Amino acid sequence: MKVLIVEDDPLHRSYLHEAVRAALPECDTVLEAENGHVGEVQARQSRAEHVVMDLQMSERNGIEAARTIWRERPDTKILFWSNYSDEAYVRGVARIVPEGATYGYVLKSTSDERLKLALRGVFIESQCVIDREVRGIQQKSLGTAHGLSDAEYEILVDVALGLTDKAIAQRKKLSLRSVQNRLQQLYEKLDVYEDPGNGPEGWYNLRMRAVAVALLRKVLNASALERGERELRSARGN
Amino acid sequence: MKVLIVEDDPLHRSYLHEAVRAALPECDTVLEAENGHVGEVQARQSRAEHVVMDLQMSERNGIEAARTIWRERPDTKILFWSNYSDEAYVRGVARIVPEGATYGYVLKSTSDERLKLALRGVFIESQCVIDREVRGIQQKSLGTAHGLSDAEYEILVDVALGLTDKAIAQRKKLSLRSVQNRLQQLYEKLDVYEDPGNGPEGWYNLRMRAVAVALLRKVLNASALERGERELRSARGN
DNA sequence: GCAAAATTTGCGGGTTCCCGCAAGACAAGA
DNA sequence: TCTTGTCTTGCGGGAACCCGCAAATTTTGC
Repeated sequence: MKVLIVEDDPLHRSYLHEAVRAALPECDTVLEAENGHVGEVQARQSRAEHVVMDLQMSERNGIEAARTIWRERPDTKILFWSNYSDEAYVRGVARIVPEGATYGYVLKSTSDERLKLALRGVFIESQCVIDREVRGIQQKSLGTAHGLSDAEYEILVDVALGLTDKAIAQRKKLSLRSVQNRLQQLYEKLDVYEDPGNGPEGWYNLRMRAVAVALLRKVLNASALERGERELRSARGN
Repeated sequence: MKVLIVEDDPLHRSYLHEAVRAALPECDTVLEAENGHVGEVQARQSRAEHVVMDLQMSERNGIEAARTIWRERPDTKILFWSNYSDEAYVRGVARIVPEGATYGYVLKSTSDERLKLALRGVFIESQCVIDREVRGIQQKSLGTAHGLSDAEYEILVDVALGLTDKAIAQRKKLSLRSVQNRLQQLYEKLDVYEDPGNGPEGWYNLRMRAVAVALLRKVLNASALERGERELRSARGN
């Protein structure tokens, strides 16, 4: 049994190495990669079926890497190991998990014990192991309360990339008005209309404010933006 | 001699502890704090004059913590130790360094050797030690080429928070037109006018696009936004 | 299969944004 | 003092945004 570790921080990498050794005696080789690119190559060459993946690496982040790995071998078992549980990451992971794949998502702040349980759970027992806190975010992002639907989220990303309503309409094959409707839903869900009276009358540019709020709430983050930008550029052959 | 370590990752914290012990034999006590809040309190209580500070912690990030520490004791020597050299961080640090204070900024990716040199340089020799790469960002952000002036940067933050032109004008005590002028400068410096022909004619909402580009280039980041938001809310007594 | 609910679309208008043009304001230098 | 350059401000207009209203369409639930 082979395990591939993709993680850019050397300290964390060796810590993980140790944890894998301890938790999985049946594992005979442990490979390491220091960023997403190398990770993809390693996974391809070694045919490793078990991967521990950091999100948020420079070069190429974990979500991108996981996607290409899963595209090539959808039965690969991946345990995501991240510092943060930003909604943007959780959503990003959820959106690339292939049908029926087994994966896990644990935070770096969890105990040794839990990490080892997760390793065994995902790699040996083929369970999906999701950290409590991450699970919380997942739920919340589904709860209609202030959770965004996929449609709304997509619009949000397009707006955040700086596209005009017209451009979005074209991209999404919708009418201008529909895009604006979606935007209005967004504005409501993101509470953009707050106006704490005082000062400059709380005048907000709704479009910008929505994105700002999303960023502050971690519904969006830099890596989601980068993904969007890349898709945008490739979508128009560039 | 006392050294205070403020860092939320346990692995990095113990690594730092080790490094301090090794590099500074004259140091008799090493204190640790796991986030900015605790760091501030510790600094106040222990009267430590030497601090190693992570940026990007949950709870309260390093820049905030450093600012309050320096506000209370401007002669404190602080070595920033960060994963990233985002322009937003570099700018954030630069903007809070008191007149004549000694500080350092090294990346987590630098070698043990360099870290130890930096520790000695800042704490013992009272030199300012700035990592090569960080220095590069500093320079670039000054170079008039595509570096933003402070005025432009401020406007950028305001826009990114979602304020309207009018609100910004009021806040900055400028006329509407002046704000818009500054915005136009921003648009040029950030290359917002690119339009790779194909697709939906590359239609951008300039205001949003400028922010998107700034985020992608790390001129802005989430923590800069949070700072802005906090200032905004406090500015109008809220 | 049909009615209720949710989405999509068009229209119209009020507001904000983006920006060219040109007239003051202010500082530096000949 | 006069010139030159940079910065600010006002005016005006075209484009984009925000959104209420209502008809057309699709989806959902029974």
